[in-house]
Amino acid sequence: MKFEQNRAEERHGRILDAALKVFARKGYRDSSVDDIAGQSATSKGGVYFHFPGKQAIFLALMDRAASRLLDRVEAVIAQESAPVARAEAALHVVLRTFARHRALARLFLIEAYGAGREFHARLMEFHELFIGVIRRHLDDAVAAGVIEPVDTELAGRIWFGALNEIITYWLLTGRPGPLEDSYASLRPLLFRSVGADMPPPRGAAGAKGTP
Amino acid sequence: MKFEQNRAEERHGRILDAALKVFARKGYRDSSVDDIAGQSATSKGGVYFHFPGKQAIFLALMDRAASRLLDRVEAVIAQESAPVARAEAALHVVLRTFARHRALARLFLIEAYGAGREFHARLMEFHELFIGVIRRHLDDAVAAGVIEPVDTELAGRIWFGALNEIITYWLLTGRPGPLEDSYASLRPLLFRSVGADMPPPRGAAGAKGTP
DNA sequence: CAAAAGCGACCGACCTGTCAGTCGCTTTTA
DNA sequence: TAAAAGCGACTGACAGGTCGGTCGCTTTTG
Repeated sequence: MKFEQNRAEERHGRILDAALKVFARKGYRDSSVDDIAGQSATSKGGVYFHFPGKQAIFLALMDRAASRLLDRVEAVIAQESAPVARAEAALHVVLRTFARHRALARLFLIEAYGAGREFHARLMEFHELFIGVIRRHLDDAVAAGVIEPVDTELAGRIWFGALNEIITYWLLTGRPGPLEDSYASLRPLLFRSVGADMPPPRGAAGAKGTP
Repeated sequence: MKFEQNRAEERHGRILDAALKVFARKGYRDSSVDDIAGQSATSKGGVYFHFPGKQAIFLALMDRAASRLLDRVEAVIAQESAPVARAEAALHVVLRTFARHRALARLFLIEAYGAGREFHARLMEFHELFIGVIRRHLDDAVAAGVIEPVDTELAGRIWFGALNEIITYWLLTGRPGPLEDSYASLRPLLFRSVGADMPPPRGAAGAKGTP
């Protein structure tokens, strides 16, 4: 029984891996279930044994990818204690992960729009999820008096949107070469927007810059 | 001959209007040329007489919409003299225009991604166009010493991305009810990001707000 | 051997782009 | 000015092709 489960799970995962590759290369609409079957070294029937349809594959893929990404985010956040540093770490790991996994980035930032109306609601949920993470730590920072009391939901949305645009531009044009280079110049702009003059790279909480 | 030309132009425009409606309602991929023909009260053949194909209709639509939007932007910019006020005016008119024309917003911010790879390059050109407008006025502001010397291209991209996320969220969820309500809280965040403490609503350059 | 898993030919729905032909306005002709 | 000829604009049936999903059959598993 465990063997069966493992086997089934392994196949399930292999189909998702294949789907990610195919979707990232051809886009959702231009990918056929046959493509996915081929890429996963199975057959169309096999795919339909594990998933009820093409949409379901895409949704499952988004769910899996989002939960993995969120896990990473939570992991690096746990290593920081100051709220601002946590928000910064969350931001940084998202940028880094997408930089290392273009296919993932394509899926979330581009293909999800073209996959049809049905996915838009889900996509927005994911946006809200990440905005929520940022927001929560900004709230903490406000409570700690490290940054000014701003509309943290809006600020989170702005940060997310900024990242989104930068990564999307990078995905579609390849510029800047190493995506993470953006972060150094991005950081002061974002933090200034919430009134944190310029936090030190790590650890210690706010040092007011006003003389 | 003149009659025919007017007639042809009128038809051309009517097809574009219809296409905007249809694309906004059903998305690019789920819209058929027959849909557009029906909505524009012509026939499929008629559509193909004026445009070489579905793609071309979408591209023409983007071009027309972008140039109209840019015209509006330039118009309001011309009414301001201070660079910061101009950047602000540009931002505001884009927000306002999209708020008033959901279909247009859908086209640029959502459907363009799903319309296929061929459109991505063009879409990025449009992004760059608007980012360029913002950037230019931020450059002026830096030159005038009104804001701090920041990476204005990145700042423009951040502003654009922030707007993008806010409008997209509004498009897909309907929140906040009146989109323009966001602007009041958005403004200070964006301007603080480039080191302009908090410019007064109109005209005069930076007045320090610190008590 | 029975059930689970996998296979791939096939079906039906749909959609883009084509094309031979029609219609109505304009220009030419007498 | 009235008929004839010409032409751009338009029509809709149809060809050609794609693709999601199905189903009967085979292989694997325990």
